[in-house]
Amino acid sequence: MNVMNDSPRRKELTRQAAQLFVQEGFDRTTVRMLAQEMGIKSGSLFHHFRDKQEILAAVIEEGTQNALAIARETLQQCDSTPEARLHAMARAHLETLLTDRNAHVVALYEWRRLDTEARDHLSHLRDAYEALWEQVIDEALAAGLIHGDRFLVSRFVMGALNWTVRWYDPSGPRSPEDLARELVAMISSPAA
Amino acid sequence: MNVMNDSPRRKELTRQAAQLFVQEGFDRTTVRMLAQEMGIKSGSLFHHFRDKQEILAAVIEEGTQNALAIARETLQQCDSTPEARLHAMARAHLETLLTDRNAHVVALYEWRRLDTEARDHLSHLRDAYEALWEQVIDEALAAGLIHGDRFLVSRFVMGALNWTVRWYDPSGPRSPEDLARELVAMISSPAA
DNA sequence: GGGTCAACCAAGCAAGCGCTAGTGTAAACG
DNA sequence: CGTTTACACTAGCGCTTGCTTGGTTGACCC
Repeated sequence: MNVMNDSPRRKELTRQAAQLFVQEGFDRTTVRMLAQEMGIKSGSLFHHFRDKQEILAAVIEEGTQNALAIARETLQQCDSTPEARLHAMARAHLETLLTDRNAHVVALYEWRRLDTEARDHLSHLRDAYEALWEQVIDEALAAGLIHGDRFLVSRFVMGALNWTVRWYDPSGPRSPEDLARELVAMISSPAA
Repeated sequence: MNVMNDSPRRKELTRQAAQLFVQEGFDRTTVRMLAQEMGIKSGSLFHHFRDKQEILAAVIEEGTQNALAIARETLQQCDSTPEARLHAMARAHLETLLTDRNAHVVALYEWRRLDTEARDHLSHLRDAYEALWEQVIDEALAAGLIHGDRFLVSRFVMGALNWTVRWYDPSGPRSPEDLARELVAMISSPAA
């Protein structure tokens, strides 16, 4: 009955839930599993969250808020050339995907499990994030760094980046920096 | 007790299951829902499939087999220039994603729900498909049509293409042909 | 030192789950 | 003709699910 605050306790529980959601998927994760992971009994869980869906929403919100904040900060700090901004966004995206991996994997895989209300709220957050991308891509298009349809290009880039959660191994030889550089090089037109 | 044949009946049931798996997700789709969609009772379902997991495996296998067959056929029929082959593969991929959408969405989203046995079997199929892609990309790299790390480039391209299931609207103004052309243009180096 | 409050627990309910057992039936087969 | 085979049915078992209820604990407050 305590719902909707954001106490530190709740944040910690959300983090642990994300871990389980990634391992098992949302539907296969039972409230009993969640409770055990959190070190409490299943009934106590509903003191912090109204229902199971709200836990999912909390996980996704946390991840998206972080990504948005980091992207904004990154854009303010980097050089103002279109290439530098494009590269910085890609690197920030990949680094968030890495440090906050659980939350983002959940957001990508379990989005459809959200109820209408939560989805409405969270899609605004996601739209704000994608707007940043489209802005950077517009700049790159205007500068002739890349060519093509802005809608398609941004979708292709987002796809390439988000797909990394399926194959990227953080302990491997390639850093997020490497990936970002390679991606920007791939879509840039050297003729420009 | 009839399991593992591939009667036309079973194929039709598989197609209907794919539809439901996309709408609801594998875990939320109950055998009773599947049976109702198929016009039979839940018990009868286990005459055609050993268990619920086998339905999932059948759906994914169907989609992957089709994609592989179409890709092979496409490669045999198209021009032999690296650019034509790259474009043809992209278009074939997108068209399969469109005509066989349900099965592919299931394959992308519900892969992790497969048990070990089925995953082993199906990952061989998927590897064969991806090998075709890597071959085409190798040719494009060798011809100087594109540049970069072959591993990263193929992952980025697969990501951009697979991500289309999230946003592509077949009833919209853009055809798979359009998308394929735009993608190839985006990653090609005009300087070459 | 009585009151408040967040945090937790024990117990369990109602509903739904995957799957099985046993049976019926109509077409196909030898 | 009798037998087999494919496909469907009814009925329900054993278990798990998300969530509720009513109560306990200990830290903090005026």
